[in-house]
Amino acid sequence: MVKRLDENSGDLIDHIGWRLWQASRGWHKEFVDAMREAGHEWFTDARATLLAHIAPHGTPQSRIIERMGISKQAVQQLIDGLEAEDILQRLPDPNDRRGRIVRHTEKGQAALRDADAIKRRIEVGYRKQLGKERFEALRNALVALNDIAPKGNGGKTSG
Amino acid sequence: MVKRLDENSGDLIDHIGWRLWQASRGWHKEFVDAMREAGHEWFTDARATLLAHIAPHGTPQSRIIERMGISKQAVQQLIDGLEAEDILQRLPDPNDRRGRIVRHTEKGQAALRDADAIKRRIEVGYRKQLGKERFEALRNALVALNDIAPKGNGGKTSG
DNA sequence: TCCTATTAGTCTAGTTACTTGACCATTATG
DNA sequence: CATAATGGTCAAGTAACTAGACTAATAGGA
Repeated sequence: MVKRLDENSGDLIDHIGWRLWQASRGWHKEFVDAMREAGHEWFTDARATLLAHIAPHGTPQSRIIERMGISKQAVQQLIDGLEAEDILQRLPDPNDRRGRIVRHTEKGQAALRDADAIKRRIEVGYRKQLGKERFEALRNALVALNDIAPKGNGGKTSG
Repeated sequence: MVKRLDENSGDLIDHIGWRLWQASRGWHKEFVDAMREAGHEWFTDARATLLAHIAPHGTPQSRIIERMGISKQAVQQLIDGLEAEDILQRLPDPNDRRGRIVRHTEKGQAALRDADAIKRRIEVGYRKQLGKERFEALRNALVALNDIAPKGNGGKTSG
C-alpha cells in the first residue's frame, strides 16, 4: 500500500512520525480554517487545543497545564491571549488563593458551540473517508498511544 | 473506552485532532531526544521531518517543498540551517539552471544512519505497545488520510 | 523570435507556538 | 515555623512556520 514515489526517493518518508505529523497538521488546518470562516478570526492552532481543555464551568489553570503536556508558561501565554480577545476569563479559585479558574466568556461560549459543531463535521468527514472501522481503529490506536506515552516536560523551572 | 476525567471536564478533549496532536508531538519528542543523545545536538523536530525527504543521491529542492506540504520559504530556511551545520549541501541541478539539488554531506549521512536506526527502534516500541494489528491499523488509517487530505498551501506568493 | 505564464529559488519581515530561567505567593508537611 | 512543593507571573529566547516582493530560468505558443 505504500505509494512508490516517482523518482529516486524510495520510501524514506514512510515512517509513522511523518504520517502523524501530516495528519495532525491536516486536521488542525481544516479546523482553524473552518472556525475563521465562521467568523472567529482570532482562532489558531494552539488556541484550539487549549480551548478544548476548558470545561463548561471552568477549569483550574493548573489542570490545563497538567493535561496539555506543555510548559505552564506556554499555557499561560495562550490564556493571556485569549483573555485579551475576550474569549476566556480568569477567576479566583475559592479553594486555593494561589489558583485561578479559567472559564469561557459569553463570546467564548459561542465560539465553543461553533467549534464543537465543526469538530463533529470534520470527524464525520474522516469517518466517511476511512470507513467506520478504520476510523475507529485509528482512534483506538491513538488513545492507546496517548495513554502510555511519556508525559510532556511541564516546564519545571528553578527551585 | 473513553477515559472519564476525574473532575468536571467530561470528554471535551477526546476528539481526533487532539489525539493526533499528542501522538505527533510524542513521536517527535522521542525521536529528537534520542538523536541528541546520540550526539546530534543540531537535531530538531522540523529538521527531522525535512531530512526524511532527501534521497540518498540528493533531491531537488522543489520536490522537497512539494512533498512536505509547507511553504517553500519554510523549507528554504530549514535547508539554510542544515547547510550551516554541514548536514546538507546544495548543488546545481544539471537539468535546470534555476534548480538546486539538496544532498547530505558526509556528516549528514552519518546522522541519517543513526536516524534510521532510531526510527526503527521507536517503531518497534510502538508496535510492542499497541500490538501488531493495532499498529498496522494505525499506519493504514494515517496513510489513507494523508493520501486524501488537502495539500498544504505551498506559499503561493504575489503574481 | 519575442511575449507571457509558470516554475525555482531568494530576501525580508512577521507570527505562532512553544521553552527556559528567575521569581513571588500560597499551601502543605514534618 | 522552617522547608518543600505547588500555582502563577514576568522576561527573554528559539523553533517552525507564513506572506509579500523580487530575480532568474524555462516552457509554450503566436
